[in-house]
Amino acid sequence: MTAEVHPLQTLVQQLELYAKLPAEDRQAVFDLPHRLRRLDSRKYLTREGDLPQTACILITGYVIRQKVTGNGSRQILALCIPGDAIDLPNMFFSVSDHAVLTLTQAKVVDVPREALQNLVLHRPAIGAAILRLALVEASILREWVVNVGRRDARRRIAHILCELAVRLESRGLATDDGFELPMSQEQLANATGLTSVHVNRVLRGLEADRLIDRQRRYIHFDNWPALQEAGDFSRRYLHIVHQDTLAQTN
Amino acid sequence: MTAEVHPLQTLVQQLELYAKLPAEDRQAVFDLPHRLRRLDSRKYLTREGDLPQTACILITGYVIRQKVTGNGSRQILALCIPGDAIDLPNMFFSVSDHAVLTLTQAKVVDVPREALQNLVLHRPAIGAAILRLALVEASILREWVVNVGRRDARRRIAHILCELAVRLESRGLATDDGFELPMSQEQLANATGLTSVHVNRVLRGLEADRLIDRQRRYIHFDNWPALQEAGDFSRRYLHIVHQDTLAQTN
DNA sequence: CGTTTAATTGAAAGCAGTCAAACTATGTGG
DNA sequence: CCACATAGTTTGACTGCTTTCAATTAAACG
Repeated sequence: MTAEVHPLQTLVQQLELYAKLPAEDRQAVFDLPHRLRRLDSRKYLTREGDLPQTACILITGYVIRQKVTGNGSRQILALCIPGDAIDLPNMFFSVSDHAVLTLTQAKVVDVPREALQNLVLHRPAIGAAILRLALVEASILREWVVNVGRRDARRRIAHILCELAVRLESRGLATDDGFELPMSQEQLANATGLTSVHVNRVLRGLEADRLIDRQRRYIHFDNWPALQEAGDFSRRYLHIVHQDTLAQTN
Repeated sequence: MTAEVHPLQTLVQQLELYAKLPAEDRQAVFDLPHRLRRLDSRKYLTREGDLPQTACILITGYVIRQKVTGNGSRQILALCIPGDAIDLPNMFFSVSDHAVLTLTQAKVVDVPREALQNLVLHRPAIGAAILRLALVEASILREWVVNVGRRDARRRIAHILCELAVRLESRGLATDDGFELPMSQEQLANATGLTSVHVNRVLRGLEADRLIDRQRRYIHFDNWPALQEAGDFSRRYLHIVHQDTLAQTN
């Protein structure tokens, strides 16, 4: 029988993308007390105003951050992918400023806040990795502000498709060819500040122009360079260190 | 004659808002090698793609982060106020993903990247403070995504006015009454994803409805609760710890 | 299969953008 | 002190991208 993969393996891998960890730091992560949890689709991990007592790391599946405005419209703020420390923003605050919920079925591990905090603050390599993780997330948020603030609908959609493709591809969840978009058009609309009706029209437009091709939610890239062009996309802001196979045209 | 105020005093104060620093940590900050620099208005501190060799802390004046899209439109991503570690996002990356430039005349101190990195990684209290600083900036970015993505022009402008007022007030740069807006209507437009023409119309609208009153760039709050209401504003996401005098209606 | 959720399409309305010009404030040099 | 230049604010008319509303079609799911 095969050895069990340690649930925190995904986190260690993620950290090692951002800092070289000494063996004892790796071990310290594995030694964290933890509990595996399985969640259905559309379940809240955190609500705005909550005070989460454990820090949560996403192992499989997709999770989003979102806020709801006073008049009830939703804005998706981030897509978390496997390996992401979902509660990083909460770990050092007493109250969550946004909600976190699953987009698909998901596996997560819960770790006591303090235990993880200790590692982050007392082990420089882990601290550096976590800080970089937080800074990358902020960089992505900056690009989202640009996307929603200054790009028209077509560019917005093309841009987010590029972003998701590159991020997923860097974790082996997409190929050069395309990827399974883990959200509905409604959710895509909530991420881009548009309506689902218009998202639909734009997607069909991109399809008509042969930039993409869709079967169900699978997005196939018919013309990756043209899609990046159409989305005003450059991967610099993602700060992805390792090489991968999607064309490095930017 | 009065004792000189140490240029890094502002940074220490800022850090102490987010974590209690032991005396030797405070001293370690003061002992950082540093150089004071004066900048005119509209000068670049960092350009997108730059590799900044020093980390820069804002002492007086205002500075913004911005990005420019492929078709030339600007998006302001953040307003930095005195005490902010401007280069925090850059300190752990090799290439800057956005530009940083002065909005007004400003004084900054430059500190060698590595010296500051060492403090952050090897002194837990400083590490915690810096991490919280980064997380607050991310939280503000999330609210900006919501603002630009899901609020109409009037709410957007009202919201950003509230945000700036509260943030400035927490540093003693605004009063209950109002504050000096450190940017033109054009820049306000670039921060909110609008055009300067429309920003003007909205400002006049807010004035006509007696929510604010303006003389030049000074914004006076005629009706602070109503302005917060109009801007769908709650201060929670700012994670400001200390009490202050602006009504705590949220 | 019926039910629910998501995707698609059309027509009409509206918020914000664009273009263009006038106005105001401030500063500068003669 | 005035003439002029510059930068920012204000206003109007028109355009257009995106939303809204409403209905239809397609896919997923007991």
